Amino acid sequence: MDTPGAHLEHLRDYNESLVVALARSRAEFDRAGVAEATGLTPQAVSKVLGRLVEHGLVEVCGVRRQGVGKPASIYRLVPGSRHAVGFHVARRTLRTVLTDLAGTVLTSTVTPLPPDFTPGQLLDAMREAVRKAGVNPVGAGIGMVGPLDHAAGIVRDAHRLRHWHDVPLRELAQECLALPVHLDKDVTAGVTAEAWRRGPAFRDGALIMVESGIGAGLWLGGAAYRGAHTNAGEFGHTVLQLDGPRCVCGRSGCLEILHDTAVADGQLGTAARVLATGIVNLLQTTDVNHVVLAGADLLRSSEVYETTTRDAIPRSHWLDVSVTLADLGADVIAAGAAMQVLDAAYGIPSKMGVRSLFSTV
Amino acid sequence: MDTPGAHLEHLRDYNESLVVALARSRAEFDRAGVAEATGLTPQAVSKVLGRLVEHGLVEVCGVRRQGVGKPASIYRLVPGSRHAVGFHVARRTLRTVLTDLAGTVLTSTVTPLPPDFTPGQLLDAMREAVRKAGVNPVGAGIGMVGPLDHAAGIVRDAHRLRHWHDVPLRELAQECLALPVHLDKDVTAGVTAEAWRRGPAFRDGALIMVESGIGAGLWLGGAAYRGAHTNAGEFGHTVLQLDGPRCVCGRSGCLEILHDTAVADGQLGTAARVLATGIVNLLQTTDVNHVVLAGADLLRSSEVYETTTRDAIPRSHWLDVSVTLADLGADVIAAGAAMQVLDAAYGIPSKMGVRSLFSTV
DNA sequence: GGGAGTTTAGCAACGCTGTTGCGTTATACG
DNA sequence: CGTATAACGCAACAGCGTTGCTAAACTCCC
Repeated sequence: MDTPGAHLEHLRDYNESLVVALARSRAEFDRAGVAEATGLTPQAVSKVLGRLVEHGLVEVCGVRRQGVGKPASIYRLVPGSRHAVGFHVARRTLRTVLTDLAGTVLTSTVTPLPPDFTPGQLLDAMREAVRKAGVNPVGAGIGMVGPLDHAAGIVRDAHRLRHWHDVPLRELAQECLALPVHLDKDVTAGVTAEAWRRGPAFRDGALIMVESGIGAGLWLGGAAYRGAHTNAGEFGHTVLQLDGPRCVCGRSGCLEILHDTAVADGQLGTAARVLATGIVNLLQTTDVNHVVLAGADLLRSSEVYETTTRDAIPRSHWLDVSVTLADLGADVIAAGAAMQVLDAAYGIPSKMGVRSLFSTV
Repeated sequence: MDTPGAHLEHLRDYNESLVVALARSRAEFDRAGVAEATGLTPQAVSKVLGRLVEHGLVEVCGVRRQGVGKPASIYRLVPGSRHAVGFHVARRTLRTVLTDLAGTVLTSTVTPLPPDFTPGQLLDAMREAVRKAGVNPVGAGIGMVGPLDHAAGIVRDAHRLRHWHDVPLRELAQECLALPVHLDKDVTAGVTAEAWRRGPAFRDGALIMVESGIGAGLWLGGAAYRGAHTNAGEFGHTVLQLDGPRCVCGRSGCLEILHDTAVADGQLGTAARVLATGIVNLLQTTDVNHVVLAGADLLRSSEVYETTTRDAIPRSHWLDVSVTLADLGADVIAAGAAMQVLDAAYGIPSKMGVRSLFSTV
């Protein structure tokens, strides 16, 4: 099947996802509000809400008296009705996060991983972590350093891990955990978390991550963007200085080598300016209007990076870019991985392209 | 209405668009082929085809005897059933292209524009060009240098044109021509043309344009990508040399100034290497797997640019990038603008996100 | 206190979508 | 000429959102 045709059930799923997304973004809501926000008739919304209540995703939580007339029923999401597990696989640790349907982090644990751990060792740690969570999640998401193939679920060559060449991790984990599994680059999972937190206004954004390497997670047109080989966002290896020092990637004058050299020399201002130049290059290329700064190495000196970046971005009456710090802390990757699972099951992006149904080309 | 709900008619439109897209990519097709490609039942395909035949978009063109059994009806697109007009607004000329439903360029004309032409003068030229075309097109597309706002249809500050600040060109043209009008950056229109020509395999690509400025049109995830302010693809103004010469954009060491300086010095090899480095940077950021080289200044020395670019791109067993020359010639922008109009009316992207109905996140 | 007015909810019928069942049609083959 | 085969297409169907209308619940006001 090349391009899938649409059936009635997809229409239903789409509208249900729409309402779940709305429920997630509002503490409480009523039938009329959903009808107005979606363009569906109140009666159609009743049917959708009826199905969601039946499945336990949504519940009635009261009535609203707004003066004259019959009071409207008020609904709200039931966050505890569904759970998802998110993993952040780092070089020496496995971070496991359990989130509810709203994307709230319920528990967060860190398990040490053996040096140069094997796929088998990782899977054991994951199984144990899921067991400890004590609930039956709808799926598990894995955020990991690349390169990897998101669509195929294969880890290509995890940076600085010897046993990880062309490992079909998604399939292995799916079997081991008996759950649907999503595999993605850490930065992409991270930007997903940020996008969830910000809501629909966050249509085009980049999460800049400085933490043993420099990369970006891209959220373009309202969805995670990974590129043809799940390799988008490798802007740490873009050249900023044609005759610069040799980088590990083989080229010269990459952002990463320039930045790290400056940091090693104690010139934090220079490092921040280099990164800021790279970010402006990224903006010139992708024209995102949200930049989120993240990563342990960056957040350690967040103020310098934030102000330097802000100052470097050109502005005009029609160009506005927000620069903020990621505020989900160390959980951001794992939490984002869990949200990707929820998106796949209950999110709009999974059911229908994010450039949505009626957007003009 | 925040996020639109889905109704039955959208489902119908989506499936019809799907079949039209299929018809465009195959010279001839039958019911069974469409059913297999879309996952719809043959009976459903019959209904869709019946509607398309009724509207004249598709016709029966014979039968296929494949041995025993009743022969299958063979269908084909009726290219002449719909037309679209595409404009390429350059600094001194207006190029007008008339295409049919298949995207084939039927006529192409060039009208001189007065120096420093005004919006009124451009509109007059457009109206005259549409009149000469002699058909009733479904709409008109305009490809123009930025910056501009695609969504609002406003030209922000057309580069080197004095009378073009915050001009609501789409609205003006819509009134003047009595047609639906699309306004877009020239490079984005160009990459649309290339994507149409290549078909669905062209999911992630960039059209690199060197012609009085250096820019890229981006096609990401199967759709044109413009960014938050229709400003994506300005990679001519990304920094490649931190301490390089001052560029018109205010920064130092931009790709464009480095490239143009090398060209002015007669060092074409250096210029090509600079551009190639910029392209590799773009690949690191966006991970597209198709690079299309275009623009008068580039195509004049296409071989140097093409081989230099190919050599600069790193490869591995899982990374493959095609580098080709745009072969639509000078019509590429205007033709792409026309195709955007057709996409809006009969294309899948307009009806449903391109990351289609069932793609996983 | 009770009727009028207002707002929300929801049943029932409807139109339209793709689907299913099955008879019809057109061909090849023996 | 009868049979098997393959595609077609009418008719009935299930499921979607919509429409029409009635019921319910509340406030307001006489």
